[in-house]
Amino acid sequence: MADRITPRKEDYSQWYLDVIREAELAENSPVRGSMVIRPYGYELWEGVRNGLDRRFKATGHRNAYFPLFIPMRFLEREADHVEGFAPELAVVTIGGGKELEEPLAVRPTSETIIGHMYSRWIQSYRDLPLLINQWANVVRWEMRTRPFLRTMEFLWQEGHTAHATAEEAIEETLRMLDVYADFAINDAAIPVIKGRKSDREKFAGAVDSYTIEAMMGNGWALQAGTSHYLGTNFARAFDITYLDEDNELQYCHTTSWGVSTRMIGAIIMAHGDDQGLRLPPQLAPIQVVIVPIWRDAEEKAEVFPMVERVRTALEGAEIRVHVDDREDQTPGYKFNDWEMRGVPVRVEIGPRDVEKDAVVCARRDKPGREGKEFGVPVANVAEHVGDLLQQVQDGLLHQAEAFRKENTRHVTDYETFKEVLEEEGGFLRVHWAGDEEDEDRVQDETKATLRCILLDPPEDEGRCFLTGKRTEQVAIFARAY
RNA sequence: CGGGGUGUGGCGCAGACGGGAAGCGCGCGGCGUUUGGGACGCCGAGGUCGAAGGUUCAAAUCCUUUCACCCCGACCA
Repeated sequence: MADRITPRKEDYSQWYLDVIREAELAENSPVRGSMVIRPYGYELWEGVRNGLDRRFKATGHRNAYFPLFIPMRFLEREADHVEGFAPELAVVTIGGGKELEEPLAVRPTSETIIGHMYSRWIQSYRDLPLLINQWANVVRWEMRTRPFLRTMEFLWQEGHTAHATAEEAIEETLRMLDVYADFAINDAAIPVIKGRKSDREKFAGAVDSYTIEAMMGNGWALQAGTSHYLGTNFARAFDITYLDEDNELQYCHTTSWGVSTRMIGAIIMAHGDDQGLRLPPQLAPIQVVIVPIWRDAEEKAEVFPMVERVRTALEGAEIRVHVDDREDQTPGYKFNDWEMRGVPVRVEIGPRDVEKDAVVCARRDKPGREGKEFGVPVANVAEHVGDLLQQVQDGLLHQAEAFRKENTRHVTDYETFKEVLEEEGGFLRVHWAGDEEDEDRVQDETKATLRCILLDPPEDEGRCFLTGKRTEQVAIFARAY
């Protein structure tokens, strides 16, 4: 018998690692802090990639690729940027056995090298806007790592756009934030809060950073995507200029935005339960697993024609199906195995079902036998399972929403803030008018950080829970990964 | 970088204090019985005990050095 998943309430961190291992998503690589992504985990990432790419194309973006190595002097051209990234750079100093004239940084992000190229590509306002995305790996020499959430090397997409005006660039920044939120909610079934980062938390070199924040199963926050308005900071550093209609030289306004393999971590932690993963059907590599049940050759011969009928019907409806015909495992083992991997719907087909020309369906968003349906006629199995997948997709989102609602509390004074954080955790929604030092203080004293400032202050002004100043600004504080 | 801890078959661990034939569970291979919620029996393969040096008749165990990794903190998608 395989190791069971550790009950998560007792040790969330261990639970997370167990799920990853047992669901065959990743394993440790020989390189510290890096990870090997197994095929199943990678297929999940491909689902994320497709969902995002589709949306990028629909908003007029094109994919391109830029170099892995960045000359150090590029990074040094934007003061905040180099200061922010210097501590976590991996640098190549030897090439072909010889000391390099100039060290090359392994990209921690590509604003600089893309900025360098953009300065050559952009001459006129007719070249704008320039809307490009790159799928790539990046390296950040983190002190502490954790599979999917913070690895030294990770996969991501980074969009880099250049615009004629601040208005257009800001509009793009927020548009892509909306794209991320749409993906998170509709594909990953993770409800997210859109907000602006405080100056303390924003991207190195940005004017403003925006974020989608998600709540994990232990009440902690996870930044699941970011979108930055870079103003003319990088344009000035890299001479990204254009001639406008009046033949005057102007600096471009640029943006960048990214989502990484951390999204996989978000999916695991937002939806997973004590049986393992629960994957949203939109992204699940396998949407339906068929488990045939038989005792002997005779029964097997009866069962398999029906298995094939069902498989064909489901595939005909564009459903991603897998038939688990392993001879060496019992049905019970297979049920648990696929539940651990988070497959949204399971179809069981045995002699009893053949007799009735019907199948048993089980949905992963409901626990154990609660999610089982008996006697689903084979005649309309594709339609039924299609509906079921949609229900699981909705079910996961609704459960995550309910959980977040339960664990979000509005507080108005610091004492209650500390108390709630200590006893219940979760998101704390507050009026906020503090500065960076106030943020430091809250973090020192409570370990909670300012996750974001809500984009559209939903209501009237109130008093800052910490400083007592009147403000319209509403912020979310939480412990975060 | 500070504070803890661990290195023993593929994975998880015991053995170490008090030196005396390398063990257990899972997994893996074979055969048989099983199979509708993590099956069982029998047989079997697999380890220079992280590395180097030392003490000893004898070292996984004691001593010295060293390397690696993990956890907690500061940093971060």
